[in-house]
Amino acid sequence: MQLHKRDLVDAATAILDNYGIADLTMRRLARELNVSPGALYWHFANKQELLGAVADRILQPVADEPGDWRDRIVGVCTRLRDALLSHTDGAELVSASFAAGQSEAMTRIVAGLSSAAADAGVAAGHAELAARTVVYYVLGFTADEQSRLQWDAAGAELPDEQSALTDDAGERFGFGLDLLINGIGATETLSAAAAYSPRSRR
Amino acid sequence: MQLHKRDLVDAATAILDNYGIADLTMRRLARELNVSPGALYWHFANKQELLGAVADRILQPVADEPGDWRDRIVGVCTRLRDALLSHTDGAELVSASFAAGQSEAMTRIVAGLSSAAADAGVAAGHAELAARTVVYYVLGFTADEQSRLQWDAAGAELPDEQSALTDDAGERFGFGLDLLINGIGATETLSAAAAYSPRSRR
DNA sequence: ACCTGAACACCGTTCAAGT
DNA sequence: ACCTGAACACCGTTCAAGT
Repeated sequence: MQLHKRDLVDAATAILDNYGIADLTMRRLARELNVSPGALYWHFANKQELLGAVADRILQPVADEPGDWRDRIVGVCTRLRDALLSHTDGAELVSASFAAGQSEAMTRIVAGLSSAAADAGVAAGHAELAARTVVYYVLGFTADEQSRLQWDAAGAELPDEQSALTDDAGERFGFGLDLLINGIGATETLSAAAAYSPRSRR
Repeated sequence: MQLHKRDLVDAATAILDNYGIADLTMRRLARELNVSPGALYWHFANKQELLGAVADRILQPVADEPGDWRDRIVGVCTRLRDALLSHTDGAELVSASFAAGQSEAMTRIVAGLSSAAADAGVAAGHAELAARTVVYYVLGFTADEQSRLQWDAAGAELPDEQSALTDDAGERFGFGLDLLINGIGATETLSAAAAYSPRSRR
């Protein structure tokens, strides 16, 4: 039967979850789908584009949040971290796709965070940078956390430390996020030059 | 004549500067040194280790800074960005080595930033996280900046915009850094609000 | 329109054997 | 101690040719 983009992304996500990003190759994916490697290039121009589609699939559950700007940032970042942690090497894959500019979902997320930063009083010319700074943090923190988690899982089974470590990671994640939110909230003091009324809405 | 680690790192850095990270392969490096690929594995256990040594070479000029904690953070981050920008794909290579835990220089830099954060009043248990948050920002910002710079350089020559764009990048970099420094400076307020983390404990 | 077959131009790593 | 030669087990991408 016919191959569709969706099938490729489904199969690619399965390989990622079961074997990790190192085994997510075009040839391996083709083998899994019982097609020749060349067939994939009818549907995607190259591997980067395919990985971008996988990233977008992983990020599907990360939707815009309601509430004030603080709630929106915390909400999006929490969901983002959860989405990354629920796929093997998820943080690494999304980081790469984000850096390569191949994830529409990340563009959407940055836009959401930008509008939150704007609501916090960050000047229009700097709101996206504030948003990207938050994203760098979430991706960096989670990639680090995930590599440790996966390394531990591969080694000896820790009797009960695991849940303690997981809890700890959540608290640590929150601390860094609060640090960033405090920085964003202090922005009026920062760009004292462009002081204007704290209007919201987007 | 005999091959030494230094020779490998020198030649690898030259390939990086002249052709970029995609061309920095073990086979290409061996060819450039007129040895067989296997020879490199006498000196380095694997490619990651070699790349870590290149990262450390790039980061050599990033030394500890004097002054109060704010000056030290700004100083280290400025020198870090400069070091990354002065080698083709420098930010990408150092990011990868940092994530893989293969750069001693990055460990040193994080330690310096941690002590600055501690001086700012960040609790001992969170100082390193604050430091890593700063590093995620510098690496993310600079990788982004560098990929745009290199893309522009490959395309049409911009008559005079280049310097304007470069200046702009410096100002933008400073803004994000100030945001983080404000967040770190506001940490006393933060720890007080630590009751914020009523997670599902177990 | 969609896919195969086969090729092109590579990779990282290992390891017996040489000096 | 240090390196060669050759192999092992792969890659991403292209493209004429088939259906």
